Amino acid sequence: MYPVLLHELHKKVTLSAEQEAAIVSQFVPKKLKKRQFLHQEGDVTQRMSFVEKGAVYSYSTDTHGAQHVVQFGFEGWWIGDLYSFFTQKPSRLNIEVLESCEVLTLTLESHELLLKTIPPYETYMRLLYQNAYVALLNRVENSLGLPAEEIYSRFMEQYPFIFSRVPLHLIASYMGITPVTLSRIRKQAAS
Amino acid sequence: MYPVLLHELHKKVTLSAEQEAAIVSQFVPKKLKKRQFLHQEGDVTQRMSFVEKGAVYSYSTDTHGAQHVVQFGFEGWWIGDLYSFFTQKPSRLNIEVLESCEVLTLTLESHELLLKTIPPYETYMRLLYQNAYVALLNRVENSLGLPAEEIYSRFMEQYPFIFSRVPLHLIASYMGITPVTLSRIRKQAAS
DNA sequence: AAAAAACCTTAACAAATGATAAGGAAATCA
DNA sequence: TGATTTCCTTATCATTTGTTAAGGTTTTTT
Repeated sequence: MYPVLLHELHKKVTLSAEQEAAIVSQFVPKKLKKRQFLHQEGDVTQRMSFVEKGAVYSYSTDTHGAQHVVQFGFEGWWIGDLYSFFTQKPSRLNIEVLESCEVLTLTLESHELLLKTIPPYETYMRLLYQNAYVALLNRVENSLGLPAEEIYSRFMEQYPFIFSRVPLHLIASYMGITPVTLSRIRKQAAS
Repeated sequence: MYPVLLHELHKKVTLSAEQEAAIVSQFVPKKLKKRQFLHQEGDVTQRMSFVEKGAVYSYSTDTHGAQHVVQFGFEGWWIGDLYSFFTQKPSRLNIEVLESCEVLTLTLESHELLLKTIPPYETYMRLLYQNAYVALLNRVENSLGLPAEEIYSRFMEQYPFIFSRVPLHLIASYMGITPVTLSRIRKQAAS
């Protein structure tokens, strides 16, 4: 049951069988098909989601109606609007399914219960955020202030597998460039 | 002693007098003057630093010799290369003093000791990373893929005080634009 | 106080990127 | 299967942003 979640937990902490069961029992699974929404902007984030299978992405819509991809989520990744989840304020993000999914969802109450009662769960969360922060800073360093071609080549190097699972125009948006620019760059890079 | 550090700790967790003393005892203070370096690229990050007083900034140098400001650090903020600190691999960042500083430094051994022995310290760290992640994602959303003018106005709104403490060319670099572009934008904005 | 360095702005020009539109391929749907 | 939608590329033109260089102010150093 939930092999991907268990694998992720065990990569960071050691758990007794009881602790493992207590954690798993708090997750509620949910199946979603391509193009369904896991979350819509304006709603308060009730649940964080762990992607057990499939792929999703989140995006925001700016004042001119343009969409900006914020993050992707594949097996073993968490997805959700942390800001909205912890503050219980309305979210500006949409989360849409790219490949039919099984996600495991967790409410704020469940999260806080686990933090209080299962010390290794808190350790897992600390390491999760710590790694997420380092990865995100890496994203900033590999995109902000660099020419589009450089952003592309660094992304290619780091996440080659994403190209086979995500449409190019979403990758372009994630990089902060237009699909047309991405196309131009790829043409150059191929020669 | 270390009023800023204590204030930051108490904002997130409650500590007994003994716990507080145990935490504080692990920090080693260090005074630095303007333009001194807290850290140089190529070195392994031996210590994370908490800014008790003053201001610093970190930057990386790309393959063409261009510098990119990665983050600023003011009173109450942490500064350092988390990646290098936790992996003990050489860092690509430089950290330079903007305003004469008192920083409180912590080794990886001290950090791990506190995590093991003082549960609220781990909670503090979890919340610290959690908030840092949310703030950083906010930075990404407020810069990546937006026109320079939009990046500027959002930055202005969020961190107005930084303009009075940091040279504009460093702010431009932080935003991922050139000083010349920033100057142009400010001229427009003033009219 | 004088000299040097750092910082900011401006102008002119070059380069990169965005916007729009069109065509065709690929994937999805009925 | 045939129709529809989504996706990617390409071309053209407009706009934004970068580059370089110069001048002047402010700050720092001697």
